Amino acid sequence: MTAKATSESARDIPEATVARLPVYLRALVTLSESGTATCSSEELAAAAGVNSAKLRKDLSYLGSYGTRGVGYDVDYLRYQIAREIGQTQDWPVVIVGIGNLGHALANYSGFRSRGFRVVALLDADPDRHHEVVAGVDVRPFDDLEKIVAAQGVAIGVIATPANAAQDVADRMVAAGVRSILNFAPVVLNVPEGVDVRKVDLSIELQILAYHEQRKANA
Amino acid sequence: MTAKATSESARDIPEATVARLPVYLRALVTLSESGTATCSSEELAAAAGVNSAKLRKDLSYLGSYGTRGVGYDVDYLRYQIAREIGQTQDWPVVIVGIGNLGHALANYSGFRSRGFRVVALLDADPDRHHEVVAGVDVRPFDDLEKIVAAQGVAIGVIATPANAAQDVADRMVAAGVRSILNFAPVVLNVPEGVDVRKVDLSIELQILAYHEQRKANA
DNA sequence: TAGATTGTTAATCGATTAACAATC
DNA sequence: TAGATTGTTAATCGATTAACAATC
Repeated sequence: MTAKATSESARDIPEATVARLPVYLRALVTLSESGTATCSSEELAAAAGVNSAKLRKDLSYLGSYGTRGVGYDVDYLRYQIAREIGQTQDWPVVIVGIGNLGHALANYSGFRSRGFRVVALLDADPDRHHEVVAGVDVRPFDDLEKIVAAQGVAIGVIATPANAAQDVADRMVAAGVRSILNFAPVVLNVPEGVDVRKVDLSIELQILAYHEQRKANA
Repeated sequence: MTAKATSESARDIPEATVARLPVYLRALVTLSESGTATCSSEELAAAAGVNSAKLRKDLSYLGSYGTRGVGYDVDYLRYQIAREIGQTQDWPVVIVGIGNLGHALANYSGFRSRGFRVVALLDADPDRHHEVVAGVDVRPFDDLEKIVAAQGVAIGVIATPANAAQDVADRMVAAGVRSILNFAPVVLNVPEGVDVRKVDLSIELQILAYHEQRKANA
């Protein structure tokens, strides 16, 4: 039997939409905290920085959670999106590479509040071991496999220098990590089925500089 | 006279291409440092993590910098891309918000090597003033206008908490900053002509978690 | 019922890709 | 000349947007 064409859970949500769902969720949390019970697609779109047609189209992939003539119930929609993107679950995460950036990530409060739990900080440098960052011990990189297995870690964060990143990724994948957030400025090679997302701070600045240069030359 | 339809410098490069040029440039730098003089589109594409058709299409927006039957001269192409995205220039940058993330950004070596020069670190908290981070004094946020004017700052980085970010952006724009890299988890409102790019660490993790959840349910 | 707003359709736009003529 | 590889075309794919029928 080959792969089923469409399984029950396989409502396919476009990548562009997936990337916006966390933005909508954050806007809904803000609205909820400010006491707003109901909002229109126009209002939510404004809070999320998109146009309302795009918002409604995106939400339509999840289902019909609004009421025509009325709008969306803020808390209900918030829950539906949170469930869809897995934010109702607990996600154990390891961070490898505890330099400046690793420190900042370990201390970042936005992770915990979204269901991400930093279960370990690893670094290859023995001088950093047993340092405590954000209440978590820094441990040897060689503990990786043990920790991934013991804690059921599915997501790894790489904040090492570029030259270490591929090795770290290989070890993570071998240990069973299937999703990697990579801050090192290299292209990682991983087997099919492993997801990598990359954040490159200087690339973002370079894109701004390109447009800036064009403005100056206009 | 209304705006000229096509000015000499207005060869329009698609956004998706602009976002990849820094990736190609980084791959070329690596090739150059490893002593490679020439490369094919196939080789460069592999190093950059894209397919070769996309690479050639992207490069075609810049001009014809390759040789049929031969490939690309690594250093020549490197220079052409660097020039196109403004990396041959010096870009003075201010960072506002010197918490954990601000520290990491101030210390990030990838900025300097790409022409970005951190000319000031600003924070509203007086306790942080005169602290020295990465060789630069932390100064009061109120010095912003003075510094932007004196140093010709065109790019600002916001690494403050969410609730301060819009105010910081408003002040930056008023002071003449036209490009903003925003790490605060809010949607910034800025006037037309001002560019904002956003990096949201927890959103990237949430996108991974969404796919992870799907793998688990497959 | 009249007004408001969703969810969906269809048109448009932009990005990707394969294929190949041009040309070194 | 024969082989290699670019630069470009055209087809395909996916994302955005405007418009509006459905419906509260």
